[in-house]
Amino acid sequence: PVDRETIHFLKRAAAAKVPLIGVCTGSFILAEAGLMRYHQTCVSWLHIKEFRERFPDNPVRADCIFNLDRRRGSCVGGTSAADMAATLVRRHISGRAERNALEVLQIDQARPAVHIQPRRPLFKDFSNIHVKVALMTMEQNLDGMTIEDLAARIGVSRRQLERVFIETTGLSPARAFKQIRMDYAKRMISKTRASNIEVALEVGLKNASHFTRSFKRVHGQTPSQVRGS
DNA sequence: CGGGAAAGACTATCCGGGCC
DNA sequence: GGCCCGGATAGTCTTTCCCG
Repeated sequence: PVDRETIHFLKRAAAAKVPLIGVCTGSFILAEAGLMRYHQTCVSWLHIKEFRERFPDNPVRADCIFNLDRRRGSCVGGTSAADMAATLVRRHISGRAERNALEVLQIDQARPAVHIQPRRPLFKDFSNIHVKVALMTMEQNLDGMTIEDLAARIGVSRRQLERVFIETTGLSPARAFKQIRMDYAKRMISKTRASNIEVALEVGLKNASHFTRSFKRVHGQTPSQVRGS
């Protein structure tokens, strides 16, 4: 719940044509204030269901990392805030100012708004907390991690994680992880001009050859066939 | 001719089933 | 919940094909 004072403040700022930016939860607050009804909001796929339930009339997307719509901006949180900020600095100050800011933040290159949000849930919402956390961790580590590491992060043994995973999802953790990575790869292939090796590295595979094989095994088509369709 | 994509062969490593 | 072993998968290297 957002207090009245905040809502009032935001409405006055909007009336005065002040640009308003929401980072993650901040986007919900802007929507709560009724300021995103005619502006597209970008939220994390983790929250898009909740956003739609709370604000059914508001246009919302979860396929990018941030969105700038006239005087309203929104991003999915985390490092996407820096990407959005970089775009704003470049747009309103200069490319040089953007580079300086990124250097201070130790960021090599800001991602564009259209960068695919690596967070679309592949599976339904499972009740088991270990499975939930495992799936989220997988999607946040697309560039690779072992099931051993994953289990350690969650605080269970590798074997125990595998058991509960198969029981809940019908898939082993490794298979689910592979599916998530190849699903992301497919979206990258169809939405960007990235080469196979670039996509392979993005999903934690070290060479294009192996990537092509894995991709075809999962999707039944090679990356170039998907791109051409 | 060069670069990228796809596939084959082989080896190393990891995962998953069985068992306790 | 942990250990062990066999099978599956990832990685490397190489070849072939296609396209500009």
